[in-house]
Amino acid sequence: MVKIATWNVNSVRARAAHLQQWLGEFRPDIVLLQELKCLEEQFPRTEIEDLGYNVAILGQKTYNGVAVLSKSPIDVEQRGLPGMEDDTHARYLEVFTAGLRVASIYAPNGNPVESEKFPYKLAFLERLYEHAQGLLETEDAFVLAGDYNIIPEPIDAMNPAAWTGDALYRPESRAMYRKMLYLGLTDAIRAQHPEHGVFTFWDYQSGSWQRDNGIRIDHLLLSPQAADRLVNSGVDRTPRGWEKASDHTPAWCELAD
DNA sequence: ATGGTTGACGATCAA
Repeated sequence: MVKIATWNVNSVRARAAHLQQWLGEFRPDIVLLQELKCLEEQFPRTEIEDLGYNVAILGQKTYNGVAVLSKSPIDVEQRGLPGMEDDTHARYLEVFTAGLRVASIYAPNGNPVESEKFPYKLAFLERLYEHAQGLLETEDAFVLAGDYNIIPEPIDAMNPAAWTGDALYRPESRAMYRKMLYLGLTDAIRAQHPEHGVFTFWDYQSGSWQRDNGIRIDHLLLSPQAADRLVNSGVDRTPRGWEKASDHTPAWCELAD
């Protein structure tokens, strides 16, 4: 069994203690991190390696940044999305580890939608879609997971009406997510939790966590060969309740060997 | 109701 988790930590340096505690308690085999907000040399590598993880990092000063932690050796396959070589944002890291192809993804937020940020978001998602198409031809088991910054359906928000017009809930964003699913990818959380109220993000403002005013924007998309092995998935709300928490909490799935 | 919070950075931007 391999346990894979994704977590937007909102600064890995500010969250290093939380990350260490959570790794020790949850014991995932593979972890995909987003929003490191630091350069590779600023990443708390030793602390993570001491817990038995190999580390691959795509860092960036102040913004973005993604990483993969794995108990198995890691081969880096892609730094950045193919076809977006001019993009300076650190948003995509694809590796091969534990017999799986795995990518840590931090899709653009896209707000405000009237700005250039929204077409940038859609362009990133289109490139991700095209890359996933190519990966499917290999018939390998793979997992494309991270902060997609997309609320797929009304049941993925406590108050969907409040998100009308937001880049996370715009029809164009949701259509891109559906395109990924129509390719044949499986939403590991949704596949096992069809109910309302499975959230991964609660805003820092307005007591969103205390009121459970959350949204589901962190996703694990599985290739057919990985989905065939899916035995369990969920969201671990525990770290979101800790003092000085990230605004996201980990989502995870387990694949049979 | 246009509030409210956090992180990195440097006197503001991104989320």
